[in-house]
Amino acid sequence: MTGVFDALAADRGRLERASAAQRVAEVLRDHITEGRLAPGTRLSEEALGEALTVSRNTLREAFRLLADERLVVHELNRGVFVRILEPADVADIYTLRLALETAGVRALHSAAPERLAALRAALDRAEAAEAIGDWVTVGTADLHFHQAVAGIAGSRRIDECMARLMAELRLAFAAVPSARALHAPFLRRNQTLTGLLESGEIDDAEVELTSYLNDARAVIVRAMTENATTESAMGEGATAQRPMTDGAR
Amino acid sequence: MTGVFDALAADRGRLERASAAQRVAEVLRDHITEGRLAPGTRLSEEALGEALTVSRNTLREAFRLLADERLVVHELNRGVFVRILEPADVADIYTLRLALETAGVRALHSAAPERLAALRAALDRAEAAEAIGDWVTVGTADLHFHQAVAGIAGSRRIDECMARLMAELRLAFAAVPSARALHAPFLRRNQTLTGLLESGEIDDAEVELTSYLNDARAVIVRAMTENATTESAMGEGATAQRPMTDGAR
DNA sequence: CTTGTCGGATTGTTCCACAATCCCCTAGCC
DNA sequence: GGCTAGGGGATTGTGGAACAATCCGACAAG
Repeated sequence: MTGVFDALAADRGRLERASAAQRVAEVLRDHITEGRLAPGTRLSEEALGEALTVSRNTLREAFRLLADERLVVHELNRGVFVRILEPADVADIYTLRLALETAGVRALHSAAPERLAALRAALDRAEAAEAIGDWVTVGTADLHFHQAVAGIAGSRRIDECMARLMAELRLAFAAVPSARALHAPFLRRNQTLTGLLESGEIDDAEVELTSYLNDARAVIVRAMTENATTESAMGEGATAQRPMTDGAR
Repeated sequence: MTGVFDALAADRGRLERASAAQRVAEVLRDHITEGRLAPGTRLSEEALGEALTVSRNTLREAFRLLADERLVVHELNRGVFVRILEPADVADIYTLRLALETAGVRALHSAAPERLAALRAALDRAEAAEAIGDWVTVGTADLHFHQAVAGIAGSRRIDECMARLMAELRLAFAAVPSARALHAPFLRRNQTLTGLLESGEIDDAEVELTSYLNDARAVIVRAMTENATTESAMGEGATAQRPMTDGAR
């Protein structure tokens, strides 16, 4: 008889109202990941607070939420800035991605069926978006696909970790001009990988995944460096903000 | 010539003054990880603010920092509570640990030498502490050892991820009565693992690591459940979900 | 025993004030 | 001329108070 209540409890999170800080963070997150707030931009407490009609305290709380997600960096007595993702960051992200997604692949045989279904679903969404040339949506679906790969492991913390990485990757995507050039080559390989997973070929899947991620990393890093040089050649020397210290702990 | 400056830059974080919120968070973190603040206790803004002589604003910011580290949980309109780690959490933590430490082992051949040295150093510290029966220090050194294992990968994000996990694990350690029973059996296996790594036997090391972590997880989960049942049998069957109202002195 | 309602207590949010800090700009020095 | 040292302005860090929103327990009514 408790089954009904358990099912409801699973949706419990949905009805918890969002605090003002969370709503503010959501707005800022959208602006950042969609490139409307350029990396390096300083987010003034006063200006933003006025624009969004929230107090500085609330705004500062929103900043901390975004700092969690690594979308902004906070420098003491200087303020918060939209994160500037450097090629080294992207390389690092892919190192962690490889570890997490590999964990997913390796857990394949003990995975819940719906985890595999999520994989195929994300893949379908990506291809539907490709068909109509909506490359931004393709990028989103691609991220969801890889989140699903890591999700095979069925670990809440792995899921959270991947979600963070994907949020960071959006920053990289926003810094690359052509979304199509970025995603098109990898759609087919997503297909390949899914096939291997659905037929249970763990070892082959792991090999494909490794080479996939290495290739993707190289593509993005190259796109970023090219883009960076052309940008700095055009002027706009947006003083590369230092890659932060994280002196928190 | 930049070598000197790079070395200095590495220590840059050390001289950045800590904000009041960071100092408050540090105090609370120590109390929590050392078990002086029992899991489930509610951290009242007013009471704590008065005790530490900081304003609610600053205290709330410290709470956010601790929530980042998963040492406390924040419930809207209810306040923050010292995190209650459940057996399922521990199991989940070990799933992620396995992924991260495996990534370290696999990167062995392309690792910087000092990463391996850190491994041996942590091991030595653990054994020195064991010799004098200081099992709390043994636990700390053990955490550092495993952080070093994952650190072989040389990824900043993997390091941060592990640091978070280790902070969470401290919560589990604090919930287990006998630190000795917890750590003693695994010191020798740390030795074994280090030997395999130092001689470059990646595959064997990975096998040993996997079995090691599975065993450790089982030990901790069992210790936690046993402890929980004896505790609830001793009175106050707080449903393990909802922490008791107060209890903060 | 369940349901509605009330009141106290705590958090969420805003607003204001002031100190601490950073950054740029200018003046002065060698 | 280039470099160093202050000065002034702007912004963040922190404290404090007030009010609204919300939760929780207790009590009353059906």
